[in-house]
Amino acid sequence: CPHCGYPKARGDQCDNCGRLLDPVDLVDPYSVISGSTDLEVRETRHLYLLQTKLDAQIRAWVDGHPEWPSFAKSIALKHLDEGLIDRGITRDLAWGVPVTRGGQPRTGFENKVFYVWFDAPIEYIAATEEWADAGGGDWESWWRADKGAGDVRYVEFMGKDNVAFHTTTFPATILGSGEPWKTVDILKAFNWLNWYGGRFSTSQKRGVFMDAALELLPPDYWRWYLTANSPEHSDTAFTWEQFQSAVNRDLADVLGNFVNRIMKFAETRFNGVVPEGGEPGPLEEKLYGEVSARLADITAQFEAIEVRKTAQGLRALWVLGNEYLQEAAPWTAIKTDRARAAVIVRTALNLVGLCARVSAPVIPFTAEKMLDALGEGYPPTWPGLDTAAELSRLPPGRPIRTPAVLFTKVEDAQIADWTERFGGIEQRA
RNA sequence: GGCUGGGUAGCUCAGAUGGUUAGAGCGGUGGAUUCAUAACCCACAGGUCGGCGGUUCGAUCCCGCCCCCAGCUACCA
Repeated sequence: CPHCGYPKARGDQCDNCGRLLDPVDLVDPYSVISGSTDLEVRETRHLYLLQTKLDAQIRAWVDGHPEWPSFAKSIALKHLDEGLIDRGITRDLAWGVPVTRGGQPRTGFENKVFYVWFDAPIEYIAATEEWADAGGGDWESWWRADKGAGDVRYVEFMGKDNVAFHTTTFPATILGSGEPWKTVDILKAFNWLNWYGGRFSTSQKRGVFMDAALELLPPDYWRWYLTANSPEHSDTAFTWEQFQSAVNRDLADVLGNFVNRIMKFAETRFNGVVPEGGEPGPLEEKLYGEVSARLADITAQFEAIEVRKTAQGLRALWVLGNEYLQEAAPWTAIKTDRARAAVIVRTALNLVGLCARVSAPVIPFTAEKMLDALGEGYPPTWPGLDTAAELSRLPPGRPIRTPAVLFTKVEDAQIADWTERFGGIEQRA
């Protein structure tokens, strides 16, 4: 490094002092591959995306989206404020999308490929076309403002490191085309989920990755944990202990137990059918009010894409189920007033269905099991505003059956095993 | 160095255009209950809201400076 003398400085940046470098600035350059110091500087041609010419246009486009979550917007403005620079969109790599023109290799670029962040977003459009071709749909109605895309709501989700590519690079590509492409409406950016305070790393085998995770536990366990602990406003550390807590407390104890306790009760005391008879009383009226409030909150959080708050809202709804049973105590009522117990069980069973319907976006596989147990189809519809009606949907007399335990608890021994296998505290960075 | 985000209960995080007792979940403690995956339900404990200074009748929230953490800094994708 010409600045700090670090012997392993790379051609683009020094990992020691952090300064940006030009390869020709290196003091004693050598090949990382062969170690050779017999180097020559060659000229080469690259294609560039002339973002500088689109600066004002991109800024106007960003300013035209006041509804973007602030995190994504601040990153976009940061790049604009610092001033966009033209970005090279070709690479000298063996792997990638070849540079072509009119379907033929482009002269002078035969050995080059496109930079991934130039071609990958374009594939969003191409993928839609493939999807439409497969199903007989019309891809242009999703992407072309002049061909019906005016009513499309386009949402992007990504980690913070990719925001720049979606707020400047890709917009420069499609705005620069001068064609009426649909651009993103809501850009939801996330911070990073870290592994015990350090970064996940495939090369260093730090962390659990998708393939391994799904061998350990079903998708819903992970979906719930990642939703409830989403790194929405700052980086968040994954720990096995927290994962265990999210699964055992939230899923098994609160939701799973609620479903299990009422369905088993219905099975043993009401012959496995939705009970008939009785009229809702004050406790049910109170429940309707509480459920309505929760549903309003959950709906609002989903629409605002507030991921953590959505999970909190769902959990609060599940808790209502347990609270209601605790207070209504059908196991006591049935000793003296079977009609009263019937109302409670019927209401609680409907609440199971309601929980499934609104939880489906987060835990779809479990939601399907819950609805199936109630004889309801999947996918479900979103509940309406008449909560009393929503909690009286199931026809009395319909057979139901208790599903197998919805969530198995994660045991301490498993946590110990997984910590060993995937690294944990002892590998803290 | 510059820029962006963050620093709030033991842990993971909310929150307030500045205004009586700052919240949730987990963990902890106590109670109630027995339909249920020894689960659920109730209650309690607990924090000079990173530090110093300023503005204000009043600041954890606004302003300034400083400290700490993370990321980005354009050829890692």
